[in-house]
Amino acid sequence: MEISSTDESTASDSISISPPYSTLPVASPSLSPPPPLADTGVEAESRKLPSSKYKGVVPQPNGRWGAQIYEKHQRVWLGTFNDEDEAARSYDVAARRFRGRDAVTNFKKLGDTGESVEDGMEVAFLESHSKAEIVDMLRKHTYRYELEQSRRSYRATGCDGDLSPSLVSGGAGGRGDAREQLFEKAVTPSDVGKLNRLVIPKQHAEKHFPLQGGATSSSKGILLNFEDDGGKVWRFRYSYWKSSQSYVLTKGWSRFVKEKNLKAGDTVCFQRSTGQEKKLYINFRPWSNAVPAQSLIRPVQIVRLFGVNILKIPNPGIMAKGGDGVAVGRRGGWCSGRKRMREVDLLSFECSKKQMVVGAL
DNA sequence: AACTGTGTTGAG
DNA sequence: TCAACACAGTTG
Repeated sequence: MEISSTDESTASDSISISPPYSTLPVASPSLSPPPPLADTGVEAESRKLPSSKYKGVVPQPNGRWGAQIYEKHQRVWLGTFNDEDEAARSYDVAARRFRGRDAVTNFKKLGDTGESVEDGMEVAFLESHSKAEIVDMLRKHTYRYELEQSRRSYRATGCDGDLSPSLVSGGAGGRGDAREQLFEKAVTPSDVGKLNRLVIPKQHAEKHFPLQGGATSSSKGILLNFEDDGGKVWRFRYSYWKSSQSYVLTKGWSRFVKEKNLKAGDTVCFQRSTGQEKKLYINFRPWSNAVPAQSLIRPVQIVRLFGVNILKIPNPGIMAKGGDGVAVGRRGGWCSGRKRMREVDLLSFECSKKQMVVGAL
């Protein structure tokens, strides 16, 4: 795996498929904090952020770079990036999608040199997704990955046909790969709470998502891409937290919880394609969809607190899962109310703190 | 505490 | 349209 200095999304270009899954090391903390500043310069001036040489790229206080494009008198934020170049490339992608093939960009135009097949595919890819979808990919840093996926499915489906069928991913496109179930987890209140992380049961984590020594100790972890049934790609930071001795999905997780309106008691399922690619998949099923037979058992959670096992039994009742995105006030009975929920979160947090002290690794 | 990205403004 | 700047709101 070669990831040199490259940024996340660029690196995804090279993430060829080496089992058990494709991973990307999390960008190193090589960010240059606020400009050190001229030893000689004027103090006041030294606080100014360095402007970018690229169009659509703006500096961030922490040394990173933001990308933005304007449309209809409004700014559309494209995300923040470690590399100025990556931000510039993201702007370019947005510019092409928003303003067409001839949009002014920072780097070369697509199809400039004899309309390469690759470029043609990217144009088709852009056209087959809405502006919002493209922006979403850019903000999540999954654009390169998704573009590459569509290329794969295109090749797999046979290059004779036209681009559209396989490129119009969204639906069941070329996503018929055989998958194997890795594991499932009924999410806890803290998994969908303000901790913004999902704890992966250790056994499953070590079996399916082994971390290399470096990543484990550095706690920086790696980036994993998962696809859901809608073909949407989710990128999560996956790492090991020494303090709680647990494996977790962090960055990106809260976004998933929010969009899926995930609630405590729902079950998230992890799968992996069995082919060469080893793509990862993530989906979930609402608590209310639990299979009757199992439902009697599954939701019971055992929380170990200070050496004592505490049983938690969710209240199966009224779980009007707001079909849409509307955040239904309360659902399911892990707790009787919001406040209660918070307490549970705090408790589980306390647990980990305790472990840290006692576990004294 | 750190970071993101929005609000706002003025230049081009 | 665009970037500079400040900082509120969000995430870690």
